[in-house]
Amino acid sequence: MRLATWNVNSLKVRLPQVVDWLAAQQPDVLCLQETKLEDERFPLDEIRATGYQALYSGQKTYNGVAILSKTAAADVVVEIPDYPDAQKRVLAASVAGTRVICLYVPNGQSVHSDKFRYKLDWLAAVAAWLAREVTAHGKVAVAGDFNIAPDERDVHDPKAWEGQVLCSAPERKAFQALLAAGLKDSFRLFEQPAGSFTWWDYRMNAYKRKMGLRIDHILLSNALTGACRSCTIDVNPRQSERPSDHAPVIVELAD
DNA sequence: ATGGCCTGCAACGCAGGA
Repeated sequence: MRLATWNVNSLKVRLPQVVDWLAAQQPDVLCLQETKLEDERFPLDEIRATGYQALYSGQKTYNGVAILSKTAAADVVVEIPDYPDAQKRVLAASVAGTRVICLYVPNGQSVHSDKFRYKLDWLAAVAAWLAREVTAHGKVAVAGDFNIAPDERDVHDPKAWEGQVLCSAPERKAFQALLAAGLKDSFRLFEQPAGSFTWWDYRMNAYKRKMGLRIDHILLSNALTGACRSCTIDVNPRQSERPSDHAPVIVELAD
């Protein structure tokens, strides 16, 4: 199974790129974040025409997640259990024997903001949920935009980012708490090039200057890590015309 | 030293992203 995640920063704008990418990469599952579309406006016909089924949970203007899959998805969940939240940030479904959980973690804005408190509360609720999902399903893949750079290797300039949102100690602790649910960061199962990032600011020519962060991740439960053959970042879409500011991440899982 | 870009909504600027 090839499973991927991509924050597209508006599926309306990025639909042609998503269609091209599906055709080229042929993932079995693609988790999307920041679709920014109400469900009535989801481009279902266009996605189906590429040979994929789609689950989606969206809202106007902000947030929004989707899971595209070649085969049918079952047992769909669109909320963190017992955590009421109007923001559409989670989507879970079982595909080909694997529990796939798509996450769009809150950005947090700055470490002193109310949004930062929301981010940490939200992550605590997700950690408890993931632990239950791992126990219930065994084979679990959690893919998405985590808005956390787990350690210094994931930051182009650790000194400049020290203590800042996306890199702060409480966020990194929250990321470790997600792993403590019984998950591993698939990217770090392998030797990786230095300067591997998944997000680059639109400003300051950040992509060309390699000023990035690795904040998009695919976590795998222990039942899946042994089958994981690779985890890679596809920077090609980030180099295209009118790109998303995030690059897709892909894992290969042996059958 | 500062802010620098992109998207959506709906207005001719703002909120939000990261």
